[in-house]
Amino acid sequence: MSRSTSTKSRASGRVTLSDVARLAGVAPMTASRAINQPELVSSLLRQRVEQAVQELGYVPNRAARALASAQSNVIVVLVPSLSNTVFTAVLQGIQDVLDADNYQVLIGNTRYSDAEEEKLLNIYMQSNPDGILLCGLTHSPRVQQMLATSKVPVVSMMDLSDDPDQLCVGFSQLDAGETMTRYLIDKGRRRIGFMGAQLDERTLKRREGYRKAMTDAGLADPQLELMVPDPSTIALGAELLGRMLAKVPDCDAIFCCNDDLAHGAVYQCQRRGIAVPERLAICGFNDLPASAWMKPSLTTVGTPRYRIGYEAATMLRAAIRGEAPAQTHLDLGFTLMARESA
Amino acid sequence: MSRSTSTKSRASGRVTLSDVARLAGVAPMTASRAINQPELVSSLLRQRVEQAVQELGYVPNRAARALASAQSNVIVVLVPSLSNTVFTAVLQGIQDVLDADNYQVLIGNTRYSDAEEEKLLNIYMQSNPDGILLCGLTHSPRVQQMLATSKVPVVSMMDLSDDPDQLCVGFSQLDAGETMTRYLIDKGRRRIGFMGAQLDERTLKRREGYRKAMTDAGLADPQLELMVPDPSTIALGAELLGRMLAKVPDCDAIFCCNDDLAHGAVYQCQRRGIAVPERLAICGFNDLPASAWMKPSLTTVGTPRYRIGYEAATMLRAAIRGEAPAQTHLDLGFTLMARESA
DNA sequence: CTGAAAGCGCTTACAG
DNA sequence: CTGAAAGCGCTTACAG
Repeated sequence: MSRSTSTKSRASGRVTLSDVARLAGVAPMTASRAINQPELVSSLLRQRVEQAVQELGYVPNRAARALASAQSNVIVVLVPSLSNTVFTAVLQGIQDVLDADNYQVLIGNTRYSDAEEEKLLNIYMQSNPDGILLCGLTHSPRVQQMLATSKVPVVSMMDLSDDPDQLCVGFSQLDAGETMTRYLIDKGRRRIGFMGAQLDERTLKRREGYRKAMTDAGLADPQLELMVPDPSTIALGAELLGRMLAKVPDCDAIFCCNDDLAHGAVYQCQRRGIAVPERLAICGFNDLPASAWMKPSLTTVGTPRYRIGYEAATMLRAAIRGEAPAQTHLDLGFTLMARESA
Repeated sequence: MSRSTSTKSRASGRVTLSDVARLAGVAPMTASRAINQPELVSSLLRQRVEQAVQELGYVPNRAARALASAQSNVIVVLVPSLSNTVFTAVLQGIQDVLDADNYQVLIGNTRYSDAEEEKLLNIYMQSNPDGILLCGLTHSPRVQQMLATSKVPVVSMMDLSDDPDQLCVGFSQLDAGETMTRYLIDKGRRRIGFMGAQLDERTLKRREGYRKAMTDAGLADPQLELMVPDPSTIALGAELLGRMLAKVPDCDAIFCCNDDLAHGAVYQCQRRGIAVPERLAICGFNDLPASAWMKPSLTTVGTPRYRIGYEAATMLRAAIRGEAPAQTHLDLGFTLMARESA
């Protein structure tokens, strides 16, 4: 009930481990053990400490623990967007692994900006993280340097690295782009456009795959590419559909770099009376929930985003514990979802 | 270049403020001031410290700072979901205010569970947060007690409280539900169903508004309500559409508690050849991006979710600074978006 | 199994 | 404007 106030001036007023120890009649060290490594304490003292904790409503001070143990139990996660459900699914997978483990997950939103990523990482480094989860393979030189000098374990998510030493979990964005394009070619499409926004690393990789397939089939034509740096939205997809058709009137299929763009393109076709897929095939990337339900349903690439987060967190945790990774590269693959729109 | 290693055993190996001070030829205290309150230090020493910071790549240790200053600069945010873009927009607003201010935002996902909220809050309290942002007005008794005893400032988001002392930013979920229902009634609809999922606080408030409008118009009928506890998804909306029509064949309008459900209902109507809005009017809640673009476009309620986050963070920051709030209740309102589907 | 001592890296509260 | 001392609340590293 009554909180013992030390006579010194700087006490925070909160209940401390010493308060608990005093009430339990043990040394602070024993109280600490009873809480964190109960198996090392006799059951009698353990019970007395537990009761004191209850009675005082003791809440451990994480900052003090971090300082004394040189272990923050903080994991930093940097994602390019929170409005894109792809990344919230990744976060979900991460939290499902880490929340149970007394890790504190710090989520940073880089907004697809290298400069912002640098700024956030700089701030988050102050928390002395035990591990870091990043999206993508390429980062600014200063970010790379910060990561290297800190020696904190890092796992990259979404794509697979060429560097065998870099821990990563994802799938080949390039292969996926190529696979989707070949599918369209196999369906008899010849004038296949590529519509890309944001121009992030993954969009460019998918385009690389698109180019490879088109070149291999002898169908490549720079005119067929429409790339803009704006964020991907349904509204943008609708707009780009119009621009693509104006630019390439004989276009008979469009590979959108993601489902948001594709949804907008399909809706725009509906408004303009353009038959999908008869006159124009449209496909996307990621398989968002609406894609299976809209009319026509959307042909797209299913991506294991939840599992990417889950497995990346698992791999990071192992690295933090110093376990040798079973594999540094975890390829979770992708799935072509052939539906009505293409 | 060379890192001065103390002879004692527990040093972390990282560069500390003392290292900086030594290189700059000043006391640690002066180095601290030069970094945190540069205006209190002579420009000569300030420059020497700044250079030492650069040279050594000094990163302040947040845990040490928090411990010494009894100020964590941590803000805890608890949201019920990360897959619902409503809450990611709220988070966006929060981060736009707080990121600039050297606050560290801890994001917890309660998954619409009171028990989970309690667990998360309990863990996050270990970080001694300066302030807390919560969704909704009702919380478990233990959560209420933790908040009360901690005396940490709290701002509630999404709805408006009856308690004049409770800081909150949002709009009246009840009024919004009532307004949408009246709109349907005014359009001549009589057998208006209400379709609800998740059964969270806000869904129930919207239903209350629905009931009020239906009762006032003499149209109330318990058969018209279809409520399930499952998470809201497009797939669930499609399923519930079928169940509603089976249960109430003469149903001529459906008010879905959110846009996800409404999208699923509309898509299902398209698949079944049910004319929207002629045979059946459908409306939703939140005005997600797809709602304006789908065909038919969706009549729904626009909600100021980004601004809720932004203003709540602003209010919380003021409370942390001890400023008297201009107002404890900030009503941001809502907008009826009348479109094609109803 | 238990505990006294020292230290983690920073800031507060004083002095000068 | 500058700094020596003490302390924040915990854990490490030893002893017993």
